[in-house]
Amino acid sequence: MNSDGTFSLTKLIIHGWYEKNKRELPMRQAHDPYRTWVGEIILQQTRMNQGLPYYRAFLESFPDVSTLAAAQEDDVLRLWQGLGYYSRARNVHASAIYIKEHLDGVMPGDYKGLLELKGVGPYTAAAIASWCYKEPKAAIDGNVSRFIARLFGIGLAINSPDGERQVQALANELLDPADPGIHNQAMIEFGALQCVPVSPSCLDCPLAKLCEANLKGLVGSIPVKIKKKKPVEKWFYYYWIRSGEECILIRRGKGNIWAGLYEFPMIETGGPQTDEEIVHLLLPRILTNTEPGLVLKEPERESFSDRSLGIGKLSVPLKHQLSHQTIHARFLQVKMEYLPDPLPENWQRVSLDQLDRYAMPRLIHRYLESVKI
DNA sequence: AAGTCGGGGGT
DNA sequence: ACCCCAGACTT
Repeated sequence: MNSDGTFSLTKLIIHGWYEKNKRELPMRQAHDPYRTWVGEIILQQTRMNQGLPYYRAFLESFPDVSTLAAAQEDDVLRLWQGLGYYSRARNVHASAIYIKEHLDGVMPGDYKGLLELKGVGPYTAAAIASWCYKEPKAAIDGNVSRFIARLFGIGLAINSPDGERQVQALANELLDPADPGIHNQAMIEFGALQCVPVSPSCLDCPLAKLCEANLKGLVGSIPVKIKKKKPVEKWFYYYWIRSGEECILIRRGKGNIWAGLYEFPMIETGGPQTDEEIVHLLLPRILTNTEPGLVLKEPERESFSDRSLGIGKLSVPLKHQLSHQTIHARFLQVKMEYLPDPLPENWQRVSLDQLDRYAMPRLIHRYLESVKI
């Protein structure tokens, strides 16, 4: 395998490549731990182009730890809307409160302290500590592990514990203690721009003669990864219950997808339902609140189910593809003469022109766009 | 070690 | 249709 000399040479080449090819990114303009933290959280499992607008908007609204700590979770989630992995937003907010209450409002000053923050794992702690404090920690993300796997011809799956250990060991050896911050940025940038997942242009790669995968013709088969199982299918039926200029929203609870986001009352079924079932079987269950956890008292149930209804348009099925589930959703508009008072548990009355103040899953958002309210 | 958690872009 | 992305957390 590679000698020490090869490590130094590789390092030299990468750094030279970086200075010549690096992108101008806002997160590289300062070494402020708060801004770096926010940037790294937003970019977890997220491409630069997708994350950048969110990064700017987030810092605009919450320029420092104290403004973030003082915010409402709903407002943090609203800024996160459409970005996915919403636990990131809840965690960064909770951590800001933790920093304010327990750390005097000052960001942790080293890798170990950063790891204590919710949502900050080994990669993110290393990225912040190396960039802001010049702490010698190798930041290993998807780009870096792919790059290292190819450079050293790692045959183990890089998402297996053994493979991870091997990548970690090599990344540690490669790390430049003189400026770990720049080094990590260079490694990540190289993986993101040059050593791309599919069809990298090895012909113009400065490391072509050192890269095991390239020399052995294995670039197409390295990195090896354990594949994930296929997404499960789900069927969601949503009821957009409206009265005048108002409608009903429900805030999703923790422990589920889209926790903390808002949606319409809904029923999940084990398979596709007919139009007949959607209107005459599921809708009464929604309106009489016979879903578990949403039980009305008898008098309320009576008056509620008696209400005169106007059944509106039933949407075509909308397919919402996620990495781990395929959701088939349909929406039924339901117009009521007036909304129940008091509202059932969890139901919230929201006026239509206020809908955009609530963070919603892309699925709901897309539906609302399609009916153009 | 395997599941869960989103959404978008590239091929 | 499949893969991957500046991953972390839970079981």
